[in-house]
Amino acid sequence: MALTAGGGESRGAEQDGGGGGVELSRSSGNGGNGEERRMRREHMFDKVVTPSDVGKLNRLVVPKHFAERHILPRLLGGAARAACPGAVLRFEDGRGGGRAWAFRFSYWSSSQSYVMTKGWSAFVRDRRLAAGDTVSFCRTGARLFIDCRRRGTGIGASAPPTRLLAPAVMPQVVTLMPQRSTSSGETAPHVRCFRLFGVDLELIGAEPLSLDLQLALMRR
Amino acid sequence: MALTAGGGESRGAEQDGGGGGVELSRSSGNGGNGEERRMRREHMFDKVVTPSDVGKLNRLVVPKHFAERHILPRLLGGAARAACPGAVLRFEDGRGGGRAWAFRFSYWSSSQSYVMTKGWSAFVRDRRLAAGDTVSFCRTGARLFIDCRRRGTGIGASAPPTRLLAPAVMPQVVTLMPQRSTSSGETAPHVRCFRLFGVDLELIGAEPLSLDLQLALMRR
DNA sequence: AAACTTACCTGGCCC
DNA sequence: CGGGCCAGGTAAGTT
Repeated sequence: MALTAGGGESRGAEQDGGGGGVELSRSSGNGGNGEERRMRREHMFDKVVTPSDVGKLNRLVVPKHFAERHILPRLLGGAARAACPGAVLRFEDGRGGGRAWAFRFSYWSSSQSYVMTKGWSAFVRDRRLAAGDTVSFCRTGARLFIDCRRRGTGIGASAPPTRLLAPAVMPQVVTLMPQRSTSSGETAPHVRCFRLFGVDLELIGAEPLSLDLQLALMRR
Repeated sequence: MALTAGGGESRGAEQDGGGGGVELSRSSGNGGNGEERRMRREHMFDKVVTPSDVGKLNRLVVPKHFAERHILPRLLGGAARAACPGAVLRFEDGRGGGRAWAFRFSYWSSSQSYVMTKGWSAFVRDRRLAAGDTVSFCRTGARLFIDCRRRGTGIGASAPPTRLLAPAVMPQVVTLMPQRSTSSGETAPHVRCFRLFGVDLELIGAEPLSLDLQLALMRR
C-alpha cells in the first residue's frame, strides 16, 4: 500500500509515527512469522483528536468514511449496522511491548456517527492523549495497530511542544487471543480514495485481508 | 423475627411504616390463614431512594448485600446470577387493598449492580415516591410486601415536610397468582447480620421459607 | 414520531 | 490506594 497525495499540503505523508508506509524491516525476535515481517504496515486512518475525543465523553468519533470503508464491510460479512451492537476491535500497541487495546465500536444513530467507546478512555489516559494530538490506526494483514503522536510532530512543525513519552519501537509480534477472521467477501476495488486533513488520498494495492475484528456478543 | 440494633443510633428500629416488627394482629377477614396471621412481618431492607431511583431511569438499584442475601439464594436454588435474567418479584402493597406490584429483578453486570426495572416506575408514580423517601421491603413467610414512607418520617425528624398520602392499613390477604416456590435447599443460619444505615442488625429466627419469586425468562 | 423502557457505560466515592 | 459499588448519564428499541 502507498499513500498518494491528491492535493493540498501533503501533511498526510507525514504519518510515520504510527502511520502508513513503515516497513516492518526489523524483527523483534518474538512471535512474527516470515510473512508478517515482510508485510508493510498499511495505514488506515489518522485523526487529530478533538477536546471531546479526549474528554469526559469517553469516546472517539470515527470518521464515517473510514468506518464504512474499512470496518463495516468486515463486520458480520457486511451485515446491517444495527446488527453489530457489540463489536470489539483489538489493536496492538504501536510502540510494541505486546500490549493491546480493545475498543468497542458502535454506531450512534442519534448523531449518525461511528464511535469507539468502551476502552477508549483507558488509551487516552495511558498515552496522555490531548486535544490536537493525532491517533493513528494501521494494520499488518489481519493485525490492527494503534499509535499516537503529539501535536506538532511532523514536517512543518516549528517546534514540537511536547515529545513522545516513549521512543517508537517496532511492535512485538504476539498472538494475544484466538482470532476469528471473517471469511472475506471482499469486493472493494484495490484503488480507494478518502480525504484526510482535507487532502484527497488514494490507497493503492490494499489487499483484501480481513481485519483483526473480534465480535463478542456482549449482551448480558 | 426481631431486629436487634448492633451499634450506633438505632434508626433501623424505626422502620415501622412498612418495616420490621409489625405484628399482623388485626385480621382483615379475607385470605389469611391462622398461621399467616400469627407471623410477624419480617423486615428485609429499606432504601432511601435517590433521584435516579425515582427519575426517568425507571429502575431501583437494589443494594448488593440485600440482593445476595435475600433474593439470590432463593432464585433457582441459588444458581448463578447470570442464570436469572428475567426474574419477576411480586410484592403485595403494604397498605393493603389487595393490590400487588410486580418488578423485574435483574443484574447489570456493566455496573455490577442489581436492579428492579420493569414495573418499578408504576409504583413510583402511584405512590408519588420522591427522592429522599424510603421504600421498605418485608415479608410474611413467603409473601412479599412493599411499602414506603415520606422523607422525614421517623424518630429525630424535626418536622415531617410531607405526610403520608394514605393511612397505613393492614394488608388484605389475597392470593394473586399461582406461586412457584423454590424447593428450598435452605442452608443459611437462622441468625443473620446485615448493615442498615450504618447500624449492624441481626435477624433472629428468620425461618427459611421461600420468597414469592416468580421466574420468567423474559429475555427478548 | 414522541414518549417510554431497557440496556449499557463510567466516574465518583467509599471501603 | 485499588477495587467494587452505585448514581447518574446516554443510546436505542419499543409502542
